[in-house]
Amino acid sequence: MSSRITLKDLAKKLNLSPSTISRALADHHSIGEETKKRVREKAEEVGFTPNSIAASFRKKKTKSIGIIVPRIDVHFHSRVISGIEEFAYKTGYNVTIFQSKDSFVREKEITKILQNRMVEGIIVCLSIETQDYEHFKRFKKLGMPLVFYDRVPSSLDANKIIVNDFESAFTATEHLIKNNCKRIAHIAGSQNTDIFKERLKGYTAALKKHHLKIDPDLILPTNNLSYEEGVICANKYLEMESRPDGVFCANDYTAVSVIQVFRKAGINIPKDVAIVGFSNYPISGIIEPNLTTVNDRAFQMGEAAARLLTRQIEDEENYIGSEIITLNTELIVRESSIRKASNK
Amino acid sequence: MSSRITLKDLAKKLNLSPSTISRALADHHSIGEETKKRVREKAEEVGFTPNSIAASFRKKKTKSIGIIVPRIDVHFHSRVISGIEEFAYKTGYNVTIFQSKDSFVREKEITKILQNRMVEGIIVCLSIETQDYEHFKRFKKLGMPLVFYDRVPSSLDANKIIVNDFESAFTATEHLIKNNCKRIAHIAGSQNTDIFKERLKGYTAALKKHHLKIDPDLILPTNNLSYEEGVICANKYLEMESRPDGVFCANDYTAVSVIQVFRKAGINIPKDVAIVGFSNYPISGIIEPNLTTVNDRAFQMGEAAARLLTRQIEDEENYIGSEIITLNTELIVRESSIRKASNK
DNA sequence: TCTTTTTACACAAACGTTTGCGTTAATGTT
DNA sequence: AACATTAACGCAAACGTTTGTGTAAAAAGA
Repeated sequence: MSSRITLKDLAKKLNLSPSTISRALADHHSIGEETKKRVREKAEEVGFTPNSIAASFRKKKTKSIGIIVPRIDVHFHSRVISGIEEFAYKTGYNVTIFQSKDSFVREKEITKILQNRMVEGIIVCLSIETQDYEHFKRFKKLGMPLVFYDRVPSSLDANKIIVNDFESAFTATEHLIKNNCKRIAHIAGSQNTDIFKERLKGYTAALKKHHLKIDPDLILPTNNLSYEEGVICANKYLEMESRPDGVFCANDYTAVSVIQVFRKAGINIPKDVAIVGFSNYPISGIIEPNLTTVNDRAFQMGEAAARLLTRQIEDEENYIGSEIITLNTELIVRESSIRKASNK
Repeated sequence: MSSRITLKDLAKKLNLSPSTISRALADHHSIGEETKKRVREKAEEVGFTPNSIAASFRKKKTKSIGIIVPRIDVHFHSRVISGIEEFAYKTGYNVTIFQSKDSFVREKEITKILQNRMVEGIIVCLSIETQDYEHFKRFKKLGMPLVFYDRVPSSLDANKIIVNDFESAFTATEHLIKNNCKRIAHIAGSQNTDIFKERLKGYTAALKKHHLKIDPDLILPTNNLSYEEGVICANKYLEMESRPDGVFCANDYTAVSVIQVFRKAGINIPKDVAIVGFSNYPISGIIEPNLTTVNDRAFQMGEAAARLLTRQIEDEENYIGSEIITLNTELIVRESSIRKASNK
């Protein structure tokens, strides 16, 4: 209720000028040690906390960054955000989050909100609907640093943090091949999204390298890689005359549903068919058999995004608007894909 | 790089005073419709976006709220945050997040950061280490609205959003009893935390009501209800001479491990022993058999917290510092607890 | 001892908005 | 026709900090 104590008030109490107080609190060299101590003590005594809005206003620095994610409660994103927050906290930034809810219009609305100096930079993972990037181009004009992660704009020259989806999918598929799989299926994500296109490419490339036939019937597309879609795909595989003996799934949810559907049908995993997922969701370590999957390094992705963003914020002169950082994944081999036959 | 266009610049271009521009953009009644249109069009043309820091500074309103959570990549919290963000977005607030990482000192540091008018109110879930609430009392003195959720300070008079843990545990346990369980075990959370104390109380109360013996050996305490701790507890139950025929677990992770350990030991679930968890984590709907659990209403909890907080921010006169809102949970009955014997 | 440098502080402007009040012209009221 | 009301806009102060510059006294150099 009562208006808080200001730097001026503190100055009056100490018979000093506001500028001295400001500098004393900032540990400026031109203020005497004795005075600094007096100021600090009095500030503590009267409970003075500087008005950071006024400071931001004056300094033209808010020390805060914005994040736009499709949804916060998707585990992948919450881990990325955690990485961002961790890095930001250490470097004195704070993070403001918005969720686009995978809506293009909401994403645009959010960018409007963020254009007014509230944040010094933005980290974004595109909504699934987004095909047009006009609303992000404005940030470039405004000189506001921008970093995309995971779902990045293919046609836009920008900072991007991605994972080597192609190679990840390649080694995941090759892992199945090495485990004696001959007919390897793939449950694919939406082909409107680059990352899922890359995973499909990596899958086919691995088959090609090892001279395995690429059977289009074994490649099943999905919209959002949901658990339910995974069940449908699994059932399709079950009905086939010659079933696959290995399945590379573009995420863990669909992999889990394949495991469950197959098991219920009396199929032994990994003996009859080996399964590999993608993303290393918590469930992958719990489901039985434990799921082989690729660690997508979500936390590191967040850190990398925050690091790149803050560097661009602080290095105004060497401002590079289009750096692409590719993170290396790691195949976590667990029970679901190890077949004694060729366990190398 | 180039300093952005300001309201004053816009005023010059239009031969109007800054005040008129400001009011025109705010759709003030004392500005002519014709003028408003001119202003809006010119603003659009030159790409003027108001400096919200300056506005916040002048109006003394930042329209933003802060959140302190233990970790944002814990699913429960990310859902709460999602609920907060959703409500905040609709009402024009934006949210800044901090994670305490369950560290008391970091929590204190964060509260220091938040004391400087950056946010107009704070929503917090206490770190597991926090026993002393002195750092939150300062907010009361400063008149800064504060709302706790889930892990709330027991000895502090404050706004709290909680779930009726006692009743939830009671009905969960009673559900087991109705399903013909006679020896019901309980895997309990840390008894330093109120919510887990309440769940234990609800469990014992249900047993008492139905005249079942309360066997202390069946009540196993844990530190953080992790999957691994669940495995340990499950093995202890296995080794008992007279095993439980029902287990009420204080969360879903431990429930899942009990299911898996028991199944591996050849025990049929739910026929031999029925299991109930708590929180309705995604895995509860996937694990086989599907886990009966209580929906903890995380998203609604976030909404309720945000609603209460914004009301207190905007109703300065009727400021109530200690409202307690209890959300009702819902028992989601699935396979893991349904025994044909007394399936009512 | 006189000048130069350093130390330690004060002055005042500035950041970009918002808002109470004042002013003019147009409209409405008797 | 004289007055009251309203409509539409301008003036100027204010929000609380930071920072370039000015200045006095103290210390150092000659």
